[in-house]
Amino acid sequence: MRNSLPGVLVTKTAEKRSLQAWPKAVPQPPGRVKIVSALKLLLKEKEFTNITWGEIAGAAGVNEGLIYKYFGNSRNLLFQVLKEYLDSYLHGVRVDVEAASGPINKLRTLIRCLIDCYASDRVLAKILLLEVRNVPEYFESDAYLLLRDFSTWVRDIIKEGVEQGEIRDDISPDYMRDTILGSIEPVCLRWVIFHKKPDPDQLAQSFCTILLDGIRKDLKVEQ
Amino acid sequence: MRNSLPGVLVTKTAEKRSLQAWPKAVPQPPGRVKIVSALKLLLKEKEFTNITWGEIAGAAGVNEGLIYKYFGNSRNLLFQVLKEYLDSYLHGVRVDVEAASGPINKLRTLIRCLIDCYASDRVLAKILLLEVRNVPEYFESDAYLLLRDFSTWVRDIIKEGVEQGEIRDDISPDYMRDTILGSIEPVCLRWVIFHKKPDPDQLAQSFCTILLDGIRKDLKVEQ
Amino acid sequence: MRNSLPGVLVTKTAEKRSLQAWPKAVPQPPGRVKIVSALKLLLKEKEFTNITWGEIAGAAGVNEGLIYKYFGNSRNLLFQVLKEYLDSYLHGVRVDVEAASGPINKLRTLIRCLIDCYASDRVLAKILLLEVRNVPEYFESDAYLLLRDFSTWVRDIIKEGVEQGEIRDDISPDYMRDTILGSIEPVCLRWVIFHKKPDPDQLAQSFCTILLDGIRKDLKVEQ
Amino acid sequence: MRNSLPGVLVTKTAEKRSLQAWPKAVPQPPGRVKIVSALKLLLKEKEFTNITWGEIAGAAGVNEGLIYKYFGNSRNLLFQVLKEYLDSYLHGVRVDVEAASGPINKLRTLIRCLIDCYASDRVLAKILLLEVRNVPEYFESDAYLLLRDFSTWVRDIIKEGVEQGEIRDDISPDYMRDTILGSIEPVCLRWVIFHKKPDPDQLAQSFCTILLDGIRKDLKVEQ
DNA sequence: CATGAATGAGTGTTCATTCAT
DNA sequence: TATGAATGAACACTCATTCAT
Repeated sequence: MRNSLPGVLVTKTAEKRSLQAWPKAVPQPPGRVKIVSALKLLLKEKEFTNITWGEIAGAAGVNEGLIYKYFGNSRNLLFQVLKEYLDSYLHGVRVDVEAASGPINKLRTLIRCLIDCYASDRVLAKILLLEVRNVPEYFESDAYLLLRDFSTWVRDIIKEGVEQGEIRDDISPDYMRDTILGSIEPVCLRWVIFHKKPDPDQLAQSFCTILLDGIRKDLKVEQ
Repeated sequence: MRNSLPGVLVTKTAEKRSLQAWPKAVPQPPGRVKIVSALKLLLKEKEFTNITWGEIAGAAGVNEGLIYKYFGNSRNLLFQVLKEYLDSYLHGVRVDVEAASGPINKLRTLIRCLIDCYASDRVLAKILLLEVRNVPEYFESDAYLLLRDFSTWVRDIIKEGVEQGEIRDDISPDYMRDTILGSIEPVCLRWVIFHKKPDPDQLAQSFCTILLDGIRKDLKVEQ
Repeated sequence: MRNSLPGVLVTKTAEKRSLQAWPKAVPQPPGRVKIVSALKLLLKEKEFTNITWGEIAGAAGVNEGLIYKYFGNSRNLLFQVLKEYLDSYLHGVRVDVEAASGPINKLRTLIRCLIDCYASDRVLAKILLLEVRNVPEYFESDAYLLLRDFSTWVRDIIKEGVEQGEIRDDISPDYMRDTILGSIEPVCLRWVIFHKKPDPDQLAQSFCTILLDGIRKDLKVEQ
Repeated sequence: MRNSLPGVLVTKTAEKRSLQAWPKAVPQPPGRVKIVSALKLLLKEKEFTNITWGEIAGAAGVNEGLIYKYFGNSRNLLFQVLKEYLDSYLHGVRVDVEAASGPINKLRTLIRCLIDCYASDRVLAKILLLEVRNVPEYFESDAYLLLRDFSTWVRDIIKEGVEQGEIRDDISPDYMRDTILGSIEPVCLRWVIFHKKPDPDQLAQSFCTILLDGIRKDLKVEQ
């Protein structure tokens, strides 16, 4: 796995990652960059709900009004930060997954990558699993769109597996995708909430076994 | 599914309650009862975060100060409501599950019951999956304790299955429990968020197949 | 003419005025009364737009939040003040006008009373002619309703005059009413704006002559 | 009615302008022109009070700072727009009125023209009757001067009528002028506020009758 | 047991204004 | 001549909380 960014300098690395298709460098105004970085920092210590514009502005060394200027309201700011995180992580996941051979292995890699993502960045997990979900506007945000695309892409991997005969065809790929992606969330959520972090290796292993092979004992790989 | 409890007078332990209706147990002061009912009502229409003490008091036909008197802060009130919901639902689930024969069938029933619970009461799902999770105090509340007990009880069912040879023994029962319980949540969360509700029958069927038998095609029940 | 109130103690006098139909005394909470009085006072010195909640609260010796509690937003407060003014003035006008004999004399009295109202209370004039008109919500306020009723009542006087043969029947009573009521406004507005106050007697005289007899020289009262 | 002026390049005096188009007179900097036009546009949709510099700048495709550079504060900008409107309308009115024969006919034409002006341009009416009046600085603006001159000119027409024996001499021409000009305003104001527009012909007719002949029935033109 | 009245402290937001380039 | 960036100061509004009755 790559994508282990400092969490603050995301934009720079984003440039590096996308060697091709680098349209114009989008020269973000310094104030805006400072604001986003400041929020990322603060999120490591506090709940988003308890962070005030004053704190953000203070941490960024910037005027409060500037937040409004660039983001309009505090939620947009959060969505923007989330988007930057996703931009940087999801691309890495895609690359890694596609490097695997065959749908089942791809899913195995996917599970592993997702767990790593959540494990490597508590802030991302917190935003994604805790902060944005009860905000209706989130589901119209760019960040959410990114995730929808990602989710579709996962479903297509499963479809591929069904067509190639590796994955069962008696259940809708959508349901399988939902179960796989969904089962990881609550477990990672618990890390976030209780500030614990179990061994990702072992966890990934368990997930893969259960989801790919089921929990029943008397099942065996044919051959 | 049964679980038809008074809904308001549910402070005693599940055991005692289940014996019989017990009409006049703890004579909750009428104001307190009105407040709890009012919040339940309001939760059907609004997000908890956007509900003010004033609204609750208004809906309950009660003075604002009274909420403060009984619950100290608004979160305690929410936890109380949640506890009442859980009290009424979880007991029903336990009874249904224990009626099934054999661990695998118990899990099947469990999955089915949970989906039914979420599906039958949007408010419960909303509170549980959306509102309380980012509130640290929740994890010290009675409601959370109830869920911990429930969760332990599920793990014991799995353990039983392992001992009886029905369930695989190469994965920790805790992980299996987490995967099963966890995978249901995000899917139900989506109902709540997008105001949709897919067919519980089909969904339960899919979940059972995936979680019990895995998604790989070339797996077969031995024998 | 009566209705020359201190401008602050309106509610008390209102009680006195309406000897009959005094339903329940409506015991306004003291804080609310203080707020309204404070605004009335401030309006003598400043434009409403430039008055902040802080100033009002300060002048009333009351907390800012209380304004919100009672009036919801600052405009409602203004409308409420206006309503109290109108309540106290319009009733007096009606009584005086109805005491006159015959429609033409009633109109004469009306014109005279209106000019007196505007002249005797700069604050009323300011609110009515300057502050509320560009606020769309005003036209749904109670204060506006009061004026509509008044306006209808004036039209009925004119109608009466038409029926009795005192007033011409070749022009719609509505138009006549609008011209009469309307022509007074801009002149009084000028008093407000330029802090001048010409002789009400002479002004009333001119208005009556023009509006009742026209400006053409070669017109004569028949007989 | 004519008055079809460029609408943007109208800074010179009415006299000079009317001679011919005069294409390049004062070469207004393009940014300034764009700003003024943008505000005119915005005023068609929003209340001036609710228009921000940001919106104006946005609509003009210009930087916010530029407005500040040219107009210092937003009110000056409004006054400038108003002046341009008045420049273009008032001249037309003067020409039309002076073409009429005899003072009474001139007044008749005046009333008709004013109603037409208000009716044909909601924005002008809005600014004049709603937006500028509660702004003290307005009464020192060029726009206000223009109106003062116009008002004086109307009074002179009336004076002329008095001297020629067409208009009564027992009321001050100033009062008559005020009543005539003033009575039109509130009626037109109502169009603006309620987005209605009654028939100008009928309205003008009513106004003329009332103001010139009075509302009393038993008045007759002598002779 | 319940209420009416009042408070205090904070928050997001607004926007005119400035200035270096 | 025009712009991008940033600022400062205020302001309306919110609401949990308190307390005398």
